[in-house]
Amino acid sequence: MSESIALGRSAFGAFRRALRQWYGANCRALPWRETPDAYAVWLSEAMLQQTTVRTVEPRWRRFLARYPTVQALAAAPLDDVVAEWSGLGYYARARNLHAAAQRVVADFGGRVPDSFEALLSLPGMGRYTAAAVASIAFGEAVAVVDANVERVVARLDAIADPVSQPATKRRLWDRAQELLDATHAGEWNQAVMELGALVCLPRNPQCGACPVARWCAGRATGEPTRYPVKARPAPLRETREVAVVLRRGERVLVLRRPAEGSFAGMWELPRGEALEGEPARDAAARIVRETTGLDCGPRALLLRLKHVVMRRRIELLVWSAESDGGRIRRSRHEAHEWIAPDEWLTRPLSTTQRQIALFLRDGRAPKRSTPPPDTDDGDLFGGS
DNA sequence: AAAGCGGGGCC
DNA sequence: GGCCCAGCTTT
Repeated sequence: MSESIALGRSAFGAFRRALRQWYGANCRALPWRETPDAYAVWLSEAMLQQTTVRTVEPRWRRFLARYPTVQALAAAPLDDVVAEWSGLGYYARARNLHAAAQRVVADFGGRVPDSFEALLSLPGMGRYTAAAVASIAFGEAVAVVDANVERVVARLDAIADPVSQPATKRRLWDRAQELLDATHAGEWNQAVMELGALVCLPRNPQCGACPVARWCAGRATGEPTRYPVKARPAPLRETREVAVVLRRGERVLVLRRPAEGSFAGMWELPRGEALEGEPARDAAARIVRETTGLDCGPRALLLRLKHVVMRRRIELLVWSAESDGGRIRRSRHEAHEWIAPDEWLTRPLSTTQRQIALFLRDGRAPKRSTPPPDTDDGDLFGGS
């Protein structure tokens, strides 16, 4: 009776049956599970990278309505595609998707490639996404490992090594491939992910409802939440940024970022990081000078936004200012324009810049903001 | 091997 | 406020 918990080959049949049966009875009715269209499946996988199902669902419908085929996407201007992506984050996904669609049209006769290897050659297609599309849309027997699978497998085998290590990653991929039900690869991959999404939850695993709990070594330890083991994350860096609204009547100055790098091609206010101990008003003037060559006197603090990006905690202070009317000499951007907030909102822009544009148009602070302090000197940085 | 890239939901 | 999410790319 003291049989090992570890799931061995002799139990694969029962393990697969148990999970597939559970999936058949409990899977969510997600729209991309109802289409045989490889392009639609691919789009769902691209959107779902680091993004939750709830967020993706309406955006997937809207994107498909606007770009119903890979040809339509390939023919669309990149700016429109990025604008359509606005709010989803990780905008490189939109640029890669667009480039990949053009490659599909140019090199694959307009048909989404049907093999893992060919898919992997497309921009934005990593191992996960290529395997997901190959298995779900084409039935290829290749396993996926996403955050859900990682958690399920790490618990199943009670893997004690940090999952961030490449060696551990390899082990997870190998194990997932071994467990794969090759005759129903797409359904199987979704079943493992669904288990992670509905039952094998990060903080409150529902082991009592788990169809494969009897094979789970993590559960047997009594502390399934110890897995997957995460390495200690690096501390957050505190940064202060300023952005400046330069007005000309109803219009404001926006600058277009270069086509390469972060926030590529997006339209933003002059902005930048404040130096250590530098008063915000001085930083605002300096950044306007550095980005546009204009001298200005920042007058008032309009808005204060806070957000956390990866390892940085950013406080963004938005100032209004009058320009000296001089000629603009850009140094970090590839275009500039004086436009109304309404027009700005139709361009590619980040959520933070969108919040500023909405504030300028509506005069209301977005949810994520805190009221500007009533200091009139703008030295918010505790310099004194 | 590690960092960079967004944003929203949830506890 | 911290943690997490159907990852990929670059250094």
